[in-house]
Amino acid sequence: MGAKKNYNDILKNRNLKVTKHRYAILESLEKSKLPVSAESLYIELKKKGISISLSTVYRSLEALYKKGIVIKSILPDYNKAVFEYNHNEHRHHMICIKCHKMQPVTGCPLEEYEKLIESKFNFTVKGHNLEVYGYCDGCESKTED
Amino acid sequence: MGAKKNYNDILKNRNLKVTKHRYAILESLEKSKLPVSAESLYIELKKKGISISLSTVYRSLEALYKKGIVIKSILPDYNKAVFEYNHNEHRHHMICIKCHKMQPVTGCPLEEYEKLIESKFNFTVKGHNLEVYGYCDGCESKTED
DNA sequence: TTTGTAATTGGGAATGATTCGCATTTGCAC
DNA sequence: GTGCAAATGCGAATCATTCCCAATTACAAA
Repeated sequence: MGAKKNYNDILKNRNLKVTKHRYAILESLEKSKLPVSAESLYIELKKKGISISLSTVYRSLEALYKKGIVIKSILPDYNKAVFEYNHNEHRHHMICIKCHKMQPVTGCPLEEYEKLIESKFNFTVKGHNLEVYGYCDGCESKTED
Repeated sequence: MGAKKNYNDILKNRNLKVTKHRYAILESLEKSKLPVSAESLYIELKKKGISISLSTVYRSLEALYKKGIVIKSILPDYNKAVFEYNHNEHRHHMICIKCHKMQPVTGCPLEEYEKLIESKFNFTVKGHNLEVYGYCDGCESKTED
């Protein structure tokens, strides 16, 4: 991706003030391969020596989510929200039913579908959420039910 | 679908005991056009004169969900789980960002995509979750941010 | 650079959905 | 009908998330 990302501009463009916390959060999220919970992000930031409170992590993530800078999702078997940097490359995830690991998948088959919905239901599509569930490589052969 | 559904068989086939509560829950869910929260289902059952505790509603819904009889989902802006009868006809939903109304859409564009993921990642697909976000007919023209 | 003000933050308390513990009841196989 | 595991009720506990409010900070304008 070439040079260092300019989080300052990303924040300013959306009317969010630039703070060291938000900067650190964006940096962390962008580096992370997998979506993270507010709490694990909090712990990670603490480990890096950043002084921050859990409330701030929640508030920042929510603000970033509202602005579309990060993606938020909640899995039905893991009752907390996870966040990831919105790369705008439209990735979806494979989620393992056993170990809850989320792996990104690029490529999205939904453009046509969205158009269909718009014209059929008079619904203005702004986005979508797609997750594929199953057993990951490691959990494949274990028992179930 | 013609005659009255036999919830007894559905439950027995999945090793769940048949109780009047589960029966009533399935009946309610199947009739409902929209996904409902545990609490609103609880209130609805009470109104019908059924004596049940909220814990039982939660426990039953969870059991039904684990067996694939109902579908559970959690929306990132409405932080509680909603449940719907699994009609096995694979419907997805349009969710309004403003009023949170969920409307079902039949038709699913994902068969090919799942095959692709299976072969590419050695991931055994068991299902998926797709929700389309946007503004519904009624909320269409209101302001945003 | 300094100042004013609204946005942000810390930290702890409050909230609210969901789960748990345990005594009681119920479904159902035998 | 009996026995036992599963299901239930009800209240307490849990846990993620939000809220409150005083202190701090970002940054626009002077």
